[in-house]
Amino acid sequence: MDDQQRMMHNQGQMANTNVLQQYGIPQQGDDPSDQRKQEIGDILQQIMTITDQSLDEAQARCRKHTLNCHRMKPALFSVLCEIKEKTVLSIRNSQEEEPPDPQLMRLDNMLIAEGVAGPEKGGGSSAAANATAAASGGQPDSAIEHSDYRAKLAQIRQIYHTELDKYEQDGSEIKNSDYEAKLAQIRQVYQTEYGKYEQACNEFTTHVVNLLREQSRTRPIAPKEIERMVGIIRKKFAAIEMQLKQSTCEAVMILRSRFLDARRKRRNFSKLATQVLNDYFNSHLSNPYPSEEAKEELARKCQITVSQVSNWFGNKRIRYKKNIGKAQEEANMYAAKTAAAAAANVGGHDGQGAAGYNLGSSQSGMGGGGMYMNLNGDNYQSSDNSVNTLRHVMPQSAGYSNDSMHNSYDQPQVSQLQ
DNA sequence: GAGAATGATTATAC
DNA sequence: GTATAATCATTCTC
Repeated sequence: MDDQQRMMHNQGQMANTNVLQQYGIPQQGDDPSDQRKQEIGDILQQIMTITDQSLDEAQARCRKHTLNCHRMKPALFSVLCEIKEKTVLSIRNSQEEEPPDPQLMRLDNMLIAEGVAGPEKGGGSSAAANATAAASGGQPDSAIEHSDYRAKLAQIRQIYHTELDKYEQDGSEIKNSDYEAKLAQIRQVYQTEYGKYEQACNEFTTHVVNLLREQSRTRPIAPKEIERMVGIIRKKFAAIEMQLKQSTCEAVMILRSRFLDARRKRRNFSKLATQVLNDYFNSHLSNPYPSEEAKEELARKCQITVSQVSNWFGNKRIRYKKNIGKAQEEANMYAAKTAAAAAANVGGHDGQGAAGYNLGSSQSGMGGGGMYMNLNGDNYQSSDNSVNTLRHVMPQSAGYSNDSMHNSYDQPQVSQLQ
């Protein structure tokens, strides 16, 4: 006990002494006779007896009234409260100042980061403060009824497991919009439950405080003790808050992991979708960069997302270009080989070295109508100038000089893909 | 089961 | 923000 507390304690004792004198209650030193000590002991014993007695409502009311009106009551309660403070409460006081729970802080941070909880909705330390301030727990020695909350938390888990299983069974992907929707659902459930939690805390705290105030008329309860009780309730409810937040975090984590897994999972587009995309690509070979509107239209036709259309065109362009390069490389190798053979057999051939390596030029026998092998191995009927350009490029590149190849690529239609 | 095809992701450049 | 190039992971084909 420090000096200040000691001083207050002494002052309290002096005040009590005055009060006892005022009410004519015998005190130690006043009259040290054993008989008076015995009287005080008797009074205390009576109070204890009243506490132990089971009374019906009428009796209780009557006795409470009697006790409340007793002239010695305020002084006696004051002394008893002081004794309680000195014994029980002082021991517990040292345990009350605790730092914020780091685990709760971590959960708060995650919920804020995921957009489930905001600062206004119980995020961070303010959330803990709100929760604890609003705490309204059960009676100290009776277990707080967690079952409702546990049932709710189990419900949250159940909802998300069910939904996610549904996705798995359908074999469908969790798309961005689905992810957002699910996250919003988590947010809504969390906020609803948190609101209920806060309300329950407030109601229960108010109830307990009122109860203790009422009881303080019939038994010595100091304001400090009521505060301490609120603190105990606060701790009990903090456990519920922790469970709620943990479950929400768990749901978010599961959703995230499933979402990322789903994104990783590749599923081939339908044949129709591939056909539509290929048609567009081949018919816009001179400029295979669909506008946003065109992408949306293609996405709608193919029943895929716009970003999938973008991916598809990105892949298509790069692979188309790569394939052209590969064909050119093979053609060059073949041309070199043929040229070498021609040199060995002077006068044996007409010098049309690459004629055998037919890439669909007009000389290949595919005719002016324009059949050429596209990158998927599909035969594509084209009327586009760019295709003619490509048809032109291939035999030339299969020709004999890099210059001729480059000249062909310099044509505007194809340069888009370089 | 191996290799090719294909959709998605990531790093980088503009 | 978009395109490219490289790469990963899955699906398809033989």
